Amino acid sequence: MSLSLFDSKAQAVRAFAPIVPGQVGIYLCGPTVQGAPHVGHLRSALVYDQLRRWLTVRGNDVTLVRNVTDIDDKVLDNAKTTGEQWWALAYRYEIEFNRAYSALGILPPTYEPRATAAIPEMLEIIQRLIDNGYAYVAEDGSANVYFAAGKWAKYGELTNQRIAEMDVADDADPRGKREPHDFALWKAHKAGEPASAAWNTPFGVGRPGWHIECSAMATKYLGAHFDIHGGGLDLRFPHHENELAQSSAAGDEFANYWLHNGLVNVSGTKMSKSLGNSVFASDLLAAGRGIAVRYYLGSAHYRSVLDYHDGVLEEAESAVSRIETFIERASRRLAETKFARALPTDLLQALPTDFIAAMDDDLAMPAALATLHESVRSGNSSLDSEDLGAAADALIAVQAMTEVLGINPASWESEQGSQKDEALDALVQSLIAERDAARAAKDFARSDAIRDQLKAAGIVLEDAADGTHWSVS
RNA sequence: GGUGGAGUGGCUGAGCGGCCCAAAGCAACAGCCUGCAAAGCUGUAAACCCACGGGUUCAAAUCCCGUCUCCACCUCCA
Repeated sequence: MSLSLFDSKAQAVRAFAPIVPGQVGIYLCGPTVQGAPHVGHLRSALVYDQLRRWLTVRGNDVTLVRNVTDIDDKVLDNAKTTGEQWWALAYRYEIEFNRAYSALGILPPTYEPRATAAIPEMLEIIQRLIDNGYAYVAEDGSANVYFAAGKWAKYGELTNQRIAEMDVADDADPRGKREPHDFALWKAHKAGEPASAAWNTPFGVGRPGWHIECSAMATKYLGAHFDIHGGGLDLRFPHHENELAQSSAAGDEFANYWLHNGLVNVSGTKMSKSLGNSVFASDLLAAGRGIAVRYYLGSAHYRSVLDYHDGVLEEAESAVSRIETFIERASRRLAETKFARALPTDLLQALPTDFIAAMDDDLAMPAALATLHESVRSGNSSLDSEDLGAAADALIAVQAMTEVLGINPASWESEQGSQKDEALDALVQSLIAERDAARAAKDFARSDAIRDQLKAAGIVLEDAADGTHWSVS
């Protein structure tokens, strides 16, 4: 059994085989940094983080390239509105995106190139396309360069469409296009646009079109033929279709597998600026812990629509804390027994076969989570019956699974928290001791008062056979 | 007009020909445990047999046909 993935281009689940065994190159369409990150951006990044982690566990050396598109119509427009330099605005949002990714435990990509740093590579592809007749300089004398979609016979192969049957956008501006479905590879500099957003080229002064930057960056870092290209479902057309067309027409083999993650709806409807229902990363992180947000966003299958509505984060929080409680409880019980074990370096050795099978099956996350929860339940059961050997097996399995999924509580403990934790623990322990004394004296009014006092401060007590434990609720 | 996806318990969400009288989570109820809780476990209830109507098959939530509803994309979009 090995990994299978749904390839959007083939519209089928295909067995995954890297071009070079043991090495996987993934290009992921990152954000256009024109605004604040929202729940959809996070889901997309998270899905590929899960894929990347799984490929790594599976023994592959993964190179993940996720770009930042830092030059674009919207970036320029928005900068005009705020009065910033466009590059300052782009960088400001880039930082915000990275903070949000990090808050969800999304590992940094191997490299994160910016579109503006790949202009020569874009021009090189455009020149190749002009040379072989698939692109032309606008006929209105501007520096616009278009891809001649109609000339590329395979145009539409990614999304199974034919040009003749496609709608033409009402607001399409001809701007020297030969055919309405031709798209811009290079956009002429317009009066009023900052000089810093214009580059000198053989066709004239201008800036990149929307799709060319991804073709350039993908092949610059991963080569003309690489394994996986990913992105949100909304990018299939036109963005990915056009990327594929221009890269293939330029003679590159390009991506072997195309992956698309499902979008996030808000209470059943599409999230859009005009509806004003956008849920931003800051909203999510204000509403729940990063680990719970990550669990929520990663709990549905990556290709299905994920609905965001009231209560989802609370539900995720409940599920996560159940897992955390088990890990704490089991670790405590097994510590200093012969059953205490460390997680093996090769996680595959510690993962249940059902979990491995689920992950291999196009990242069947709901099935993987079902296995995780089953292990938690059986582990708790083993602890109840003092079957420590079985409990230890369950603990290792649970830790390994949470590690793969990026929800291992141990990895989420705050780095700076330890000193404060120690101080707090000392304080709480003294109250617990006082409460124990009261309980021993059957002064339950006093003992309950202490428990209530702690609860009001957000600290929950649990009386177990081996003493009282506390945690932050 | 074209392309793709979805309709499963109170909610979320799997399953995609037999192991399904349908996983898992959340919520609910009961019991055990506890001084009482919390946590945990066990159990119960919960899907007019999985949108509806036909059909194929020894066998269908799963395949086929039709109908209804919903969603996405067709040059702004993760």
